[in-house]
Amino acid sequence: MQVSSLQRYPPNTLLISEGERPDFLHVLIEGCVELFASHNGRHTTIDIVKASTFIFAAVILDQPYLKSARTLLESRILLLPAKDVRAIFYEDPDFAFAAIAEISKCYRDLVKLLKDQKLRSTSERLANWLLRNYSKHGDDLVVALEFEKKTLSSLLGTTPENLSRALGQLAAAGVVTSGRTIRITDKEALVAFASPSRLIDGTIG
Amino acid sequence: MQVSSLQRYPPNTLLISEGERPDFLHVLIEGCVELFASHNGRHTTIDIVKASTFIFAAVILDQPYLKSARTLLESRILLLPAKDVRAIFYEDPDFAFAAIAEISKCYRDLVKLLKDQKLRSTSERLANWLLRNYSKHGDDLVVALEFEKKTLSSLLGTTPENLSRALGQLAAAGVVTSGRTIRITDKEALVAFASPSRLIDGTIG
DNA sequence: GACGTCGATTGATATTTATAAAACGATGAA
DNA sequence: TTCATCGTTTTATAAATATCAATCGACGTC
Repeated sequence: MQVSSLQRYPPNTLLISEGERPDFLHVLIEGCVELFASHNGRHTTIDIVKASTFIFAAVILDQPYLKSARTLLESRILLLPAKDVRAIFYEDPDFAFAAIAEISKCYRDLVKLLKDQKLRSTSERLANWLLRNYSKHGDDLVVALEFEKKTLSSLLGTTPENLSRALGQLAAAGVVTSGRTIRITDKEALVAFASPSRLIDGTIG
Repeated sequence: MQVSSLQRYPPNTLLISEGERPDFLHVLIEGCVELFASHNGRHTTIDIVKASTFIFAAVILDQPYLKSARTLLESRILLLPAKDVRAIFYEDPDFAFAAIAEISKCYRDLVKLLKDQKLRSTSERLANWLLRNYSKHGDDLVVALEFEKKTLSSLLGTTPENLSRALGQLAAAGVVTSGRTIRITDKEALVAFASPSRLIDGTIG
């Protein structure tokens, strides 16, 4: 693809607005992007992605975006002209198969988000999110937030105030919060509280 | 596809259980199917479909179903062996393109469901659902429920009790309920209350 | 026609979640 | 350093939603 371009964006850059027609397929090479939507003065974060395509379906169908997108961190993004993506999709079976695998994965991730939202309380969503996002620092299990708590609260489908309170609740399960660093001191207890499920929290595969 | 088969199922037949491996792609020819999920004793309806494939993504990726499925009405369903679907997908570019269009559409419908869930209150979801599902009977706009209100309440992400109360609220906007027949007597008022959006309620296209 | 069943509704109450306002705390500028 | 800003937390209160129990009403059976 000759006319594709690799762009670098600072944090908090609006990349896409819902309702627009897709001109490019965005491939996030490095960084972090929030997908969100607004309606009637309300706002919600749909997903936060770190390395993947986003809003592939709108490009394939040549339909208006249903979500907006903004960078949360400085990000490098490959822009592929939507027209070319659709053309190559027709010509190259390998690309077609890769595309459908990617969209199918996105679909399944979205089913999981909807199940998470409809089947769990706020603090359960938070507990499971922590279990999906911690990393090991020596013996410690730590979640180092790369974005504002406000954004996390919107992703979890609640408010910053309630996120604070939920973190307070989880202290009873050994979750210690200080600023953007959240420490899981008793994974067993947190798992017992969260009861994660492969069919909601599992990564594909 | 020689080994495909067209089956007829009575209402309330479990077709698929979440967690199972997909053996077949299901194509709903006629009838009505509920897609739902359970977790920790809770239950939620993800979607209700009338004529389409369902759970295509699991078949393509050969991954466990994330949703269960049951018939709500007597239904005719075409069963295509999952293996064959994947094989044909590789061989036939037209099929591949149809498949990706189908999954992309499903993806977008799911984004709309998630936005509906996160950006609206229960009575707003109900109002918009009515506006998406009524049909004209002479001068009247009528929603004739084909399934239990319990199922609708689960689809809307609430309880039967709260669905009752929400229908009560909407009486102020001219919504008249009697049994499974819901009449919209003042569409303007209902639209004003619901504020539907193309980016949440729109059918594709 | 009387009875039993089951879904739907209603009323009372509890829980969860949101909102509004104030206080806190880190950060950056003057 | 001092001040202002902004995200976060806390407190208080309100609204939305869920739960529990009881009742209603349609339907089918005996």
